[in-house]
Amino acid sequence: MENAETAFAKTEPIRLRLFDWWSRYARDLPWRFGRTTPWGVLVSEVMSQQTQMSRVVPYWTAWMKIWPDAASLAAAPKAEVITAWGRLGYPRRALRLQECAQQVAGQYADRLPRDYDQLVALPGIGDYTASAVMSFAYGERIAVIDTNIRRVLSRVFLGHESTGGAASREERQLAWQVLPEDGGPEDIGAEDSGVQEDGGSGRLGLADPKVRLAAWREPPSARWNQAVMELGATVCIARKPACDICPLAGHCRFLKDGLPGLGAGRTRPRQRFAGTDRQVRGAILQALRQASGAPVPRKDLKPLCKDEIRLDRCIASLDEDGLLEIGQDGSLSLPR
DNA sequence: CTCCTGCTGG
DNA sequence: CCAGCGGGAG
Repeated sequence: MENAETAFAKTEPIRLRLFDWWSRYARDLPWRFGRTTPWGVLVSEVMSQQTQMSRVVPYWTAWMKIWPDAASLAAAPKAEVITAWGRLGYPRRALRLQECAQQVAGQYADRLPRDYDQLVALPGIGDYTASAVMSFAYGERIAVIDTNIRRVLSRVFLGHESTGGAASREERQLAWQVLPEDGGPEDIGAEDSGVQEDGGSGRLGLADPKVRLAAWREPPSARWNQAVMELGATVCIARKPACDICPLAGHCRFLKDGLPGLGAGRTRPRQRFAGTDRQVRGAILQALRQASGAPVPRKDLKPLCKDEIRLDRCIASLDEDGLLEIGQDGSLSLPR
């Protein structure tokens, strides 16, 4: 693609501006800047799938205090895992994360693999999460592709909105094309920098407020990935990008061209939520959490959903997902 | 109404 | 490739 050809030449001034912006405005999230283990990074990524990071922070902090590593999570009762997931949403993620923990504990001696293919083979870990762990936790040079990065790169370098659906081959090519090279003499590598190794007893996920950005140095590719994503999350947002405060405003082809088709080509339309099975499923699960693991008679759930057919369908789907158990008497409870 | 660091099974 | 999956905040 001819655009990617010229894209890399434009990256240096963009990188300088973006890194400066990152050093000033990066959110001080507790799993950033070398304050947690690769496992802690993975937990943060899974929790952040389709969920705002600001909502994730308290859940992540509590979770990592209870289960600081894969082995401890692997041994936990499911009911406790589902309860600790709280109202983060998509609770199947919690069970997959525990399955993931069991595989990491059992197959990899409680050390998260530093290998994309091994990561992406784990439950609940797709291309994005595997790439994010490789980049953010291990400092490996790999293009991270999520909706934010796709939107930002497409706007800045191609001048148009990213397409809906899965990432195209061109989008992946662009992400690799503009990804900074690592390994320069001033680039502190993963080995001797703070890019963390597993097993440190002092970094079990509780953020040390004294550890600041200034003491942390990651490879340029990892910083690039995080900074592009951060820009997409806080400035270069989908509908109303804040171009007036954007550090890349002077280098953005999309802005120069007058924001053509702003908001078009977006991802697939969101599903409605009110009155859907998802809402009912959430209400059922919340009721079971509040029962503290004790069985709940089915009739007690009737107020949650007037439609009995829907209620039964949701109970059945939660059962299939392994998110609840149905007793002999038909009562419901969180699984063991 | 919109959006949000996706992943999985059909 | 598509539908389904939570919930909160703007």
